[in-house]
Formats: sequence, C-alpha cells, structure tokens
Amino acid sequence: MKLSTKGRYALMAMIDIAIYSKGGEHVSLYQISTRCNISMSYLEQLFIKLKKANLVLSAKGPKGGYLLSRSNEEISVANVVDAVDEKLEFLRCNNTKDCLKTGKQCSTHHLWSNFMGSVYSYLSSISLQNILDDDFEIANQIMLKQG
Amino acid sequence: MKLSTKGRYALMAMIDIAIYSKGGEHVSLYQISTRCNISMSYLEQLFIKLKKANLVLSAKGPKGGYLLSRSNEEISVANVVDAVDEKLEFLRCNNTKDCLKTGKQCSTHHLWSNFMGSVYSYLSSISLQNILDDDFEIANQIMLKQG
DNA sequence: TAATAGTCAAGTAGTTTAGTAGGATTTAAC
DNA sequence: GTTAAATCCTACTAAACTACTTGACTATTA
Repeated sequence: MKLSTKGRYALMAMIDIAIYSKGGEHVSLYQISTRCNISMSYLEQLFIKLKKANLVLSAKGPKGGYLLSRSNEEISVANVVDAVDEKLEFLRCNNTKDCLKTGKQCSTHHLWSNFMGSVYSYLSSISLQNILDDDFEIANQIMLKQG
Repeated sequence: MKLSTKGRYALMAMIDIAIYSKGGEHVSLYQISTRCNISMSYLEQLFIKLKKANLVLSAKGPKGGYLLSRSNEEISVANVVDAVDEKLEFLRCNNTKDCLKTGKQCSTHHLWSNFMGSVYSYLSSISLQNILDDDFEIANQIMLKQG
C-alpha cells in the first residue's frame, strides 16, 4: 500500500508555506524547492492542482509566490492529498459493486469500502495546524485501539 | 493512495478457501480462479508468497490444492496483505528519518508514521472470520469517530 | 500411466511515477 | 520601460511497476 510522492510532497510544501508566510509574505516555489529538497518544476505541477482546488492563492512577479487560501486549521490532510493525488483506490470494481463481473459484489468489497471510509475520516480530522503542533490526539482517538 | 491487486486478490482467494474447504477438502487454484475471476498463473505467484508466509498448506496431485494453515480467526487482513504486498509505504525516508537528506526529519514524518501505525492496527484487527461475518465493529471502534 | 495439481523461471505489454525541458506570461522594482 | 523574478503551460521521457502470459518441471493419486 502506498501514497505517491504527489500527496506527500504537496503536504510538505503546504506546511512550508504555513511556516514561512507568517508575515503575510508570499512563499516562492524556489524557496520551497530548496528547503524541502523537491524538484521545482515538479512542484509547479502540484501547485497548479492545489490552486485549482482553491487551497492556495498565487502572485506572479518578483516577491510573488503562494499563500494558503484559508487558515491552517481549515485545511486538512485529506484536502491536500485529494487535490493532487488520484483518490483512494482499494476496490477492484471502482464502487460499481460489480467486482466479479457477474453482477455480484465480492466477499471483500464491504471490508475495503469500510476501510476507505475510515482512512478518509482519519485524514480529514488532521489539519495543517495539527501537524505544526505535532498533535495527533484526535486522529489517534479515531483510529487507534481504545481498550 | 492505493492497494495493489496483489493484496486484494490474495484476500479474496483466502476467503474463498475459508468458504470452500469446510469439509477439509483442498481448494485448487483452478476453482479459485474461476470463482473469483482472477488469472490462474497470477494466483500461483501469490500463493508461493502466501505459502512462504505460512498462511496456507499445499498438496500436489489430483484432489490437491490449498488449505488455510490456521483458523479463520487466527489470520488477519494484515497477515495476508503483508505476505504478498510490499509493505506500507508512506515515508520518503523509508523510516531512516533522513527525509530531507540533511540529517533532519521532515515536517510530515511524524504524521505519516502515526498514520501507518493506525492503518496497520486496523488491518490487524480484522480476521478472515470477521469478513465472513461481515462484522467490522471492532475495526470501526478503532478507526471511526466516536463523538 | 494418465491426468491433476502445485512449483518455478522468464518474459512482456501497458501504465504510472517522478521527474526534465523549454518557453510564455505577468508584475515589482529599479 | 527594462530587467529580473516569479508563475503558468505544454510536452516529453527514463525507469519502475503492474498484471499478467508462456512454458517447462515435479509430485501425487486414481
């Protein structure tokens, strides 16, 4: 099971903006690229998607760059991953429930469908601010065993 | 984010064995292949791995095939996925904590590390029997929001 | 001894990943 | 009003991976 670099890089970059735009200054991809050690033209492609998803605001020209479009608290990991990564894929049937191509859904359909929902709710519960605070209390309550 | 067919097919096949070996009879790959609509030689490769992981017992010759090596309750989804799928991959640094190649771990390391742990504990909590019973109560308690 | 079934090695078409390359456009600062 | 900084946009690509296929071999049993 994996998460592609798209999702992981995009999240690192968003955190970088959250940190370095404190004074209201735009953060350029060049800065992010050097600080996070990510190829700049690869970042460009990610930011086109982040912008389409309304997670960042851009400014061209010198002193330009990106800003978060909402507060740290209002942007979740799920928002970022969704914007650049191609959705969660755990089902053979792509949710048509025709897993076996006989009209029937397979024995594991419900399991993976349940799992996807849980993963999504975990990632939705964590905001950029939670990451900055290194605070996964809520998420852990959601996903880790209680008893 | 995705889970490859390896993990999903292997789980379907294991469930198939759990169902059709009730009388103690071995279940052949041919049977699994037709019932689950999965290529037989692809299944062969998966079962070599499942056997190495001691999840199944094999018998050659007519009336041969596979049996589960333990009870349905004693085999978890995590066991199956681990055996055939190449581990959980959510970290750039592969857990060396040298994410940025500067000796420092990145801002998202802790998040993904936490997430991996949660996913693993979710998948570990579900047995083949739980899937047969369509019972994800325990798992939902682990991963879904309480309040 | 023929049929059944697992074991094993190698190859492969197609897709995806993680980029690179090159240029066009916008704008702040001088 | 020119220059430099930055985003915006399109296209290409090497390498890896996925989901198989092919073919030969071995063990078992009816």
